[in-house]
Amino acid sequence: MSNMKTRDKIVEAADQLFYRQGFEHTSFTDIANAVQISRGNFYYHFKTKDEILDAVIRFRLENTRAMVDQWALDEDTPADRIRSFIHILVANRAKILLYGCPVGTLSAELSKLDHAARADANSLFDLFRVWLRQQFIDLGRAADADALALHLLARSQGVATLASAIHDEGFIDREVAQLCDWLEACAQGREGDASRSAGRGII
Amino acid sequence: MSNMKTRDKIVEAADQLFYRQGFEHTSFTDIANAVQISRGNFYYHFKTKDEILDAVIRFRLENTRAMVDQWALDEDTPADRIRSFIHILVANRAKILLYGCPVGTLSAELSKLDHAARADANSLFDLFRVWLRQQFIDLGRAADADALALHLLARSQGVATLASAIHDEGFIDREVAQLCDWLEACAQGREGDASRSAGRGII
DNA sequence: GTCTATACCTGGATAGAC
DNA sequence: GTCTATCCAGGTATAGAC
Repeated sequence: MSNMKTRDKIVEAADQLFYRQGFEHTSFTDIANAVQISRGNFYYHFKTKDEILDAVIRFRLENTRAMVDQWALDEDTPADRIRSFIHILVANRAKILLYGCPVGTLSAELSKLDHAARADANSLFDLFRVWLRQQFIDLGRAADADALALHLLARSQGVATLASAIHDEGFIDREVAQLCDWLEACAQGREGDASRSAGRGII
Repeated sequence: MSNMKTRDKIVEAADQLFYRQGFEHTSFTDIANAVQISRGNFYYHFKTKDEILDAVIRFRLENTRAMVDQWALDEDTPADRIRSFIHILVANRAKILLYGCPVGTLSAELSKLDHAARADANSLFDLFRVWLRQQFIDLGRAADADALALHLLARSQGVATLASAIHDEGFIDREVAQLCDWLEACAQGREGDASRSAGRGII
């Protein structure tokens, strides 16, 4: 960690600070303090703040890619792989209560800033979308795989946002249990068209 | 509109700008331009930027209160009232695609800023939560009314966040249709405990 | 109530020594 | 590669004339 390249340390610190404080609210001073370097030293590694943002997004994309690849190795069935996705909410419960979902909050912030990197940030959603879609296809739901992937993404976003607002970890656990039930039912009922199938039930 | 009190014009302009650009990213210059007054004139009406934020939050609370009261007058059944809530997503589709949910995005931003008004912003969620809970009680679901209210709030949040990220209005319509189906099933199956009932189905 | 002028600070960014 | 010193734009906030 300490013999890590300074550039990498900047990216990791910025990654955390952008998540906890937001991109705009994080200053060079904040990052410099976290990494223990001077403000001036920054510009040897990055020419602008936006370049740091780009590096952070790439960093997150690589980590996410590595995470889903690992799930593919660890889990035998598509249902188990989707369950791994759902359980991000549990594994990161504490941070989600404090700062929400890193993907959703960055996307929302860059959107309001009308920032050029908005599209890059959204590619994190796309990575999950494409990966989840493939899992639902493997589950035998080719017809509505994309709708199911988006539905699950939206449900997760909603849980993270609301949990952070009401600050209730029991809520996360209850919603995760419901999502697992939903997945179970998904795996069972292999037939049924997209719009209906994702909508029915849950009562 | 033009003979409106300057103070009110400031609050309305700030309300819109905070929604579209975010609170921190909106400067006095931005608001002054929108209202067509000088920057200095501001401080006659509000002593700090935080005071404007407080006024905006109160403004939103009043509007929201008025909206749900109107639903109570317009709709005869609790199911129809809940449907009115769900249809916010459709009625505000265009803005949601661009800027997400005003409640959720403000809550998330103030949380990252660690702002004092965070709790006040979250009281908007609370207003909906309490109101929805009552509707579910009237629907005959007293046992799990609060869980159902939170579930619906989370689902709406998720739809708004994701729709804005992927910028797909068809997605909103599909998810709204699913939510209406879910509500239908809710109204039918009056028995069943909270954790299970909200989780099952949807396949 | 509204304006202009201005103080003060912080943020991003640059120059140049080491 | 890292530092200090510095510039400049823009932000909030104040003072005081009208």
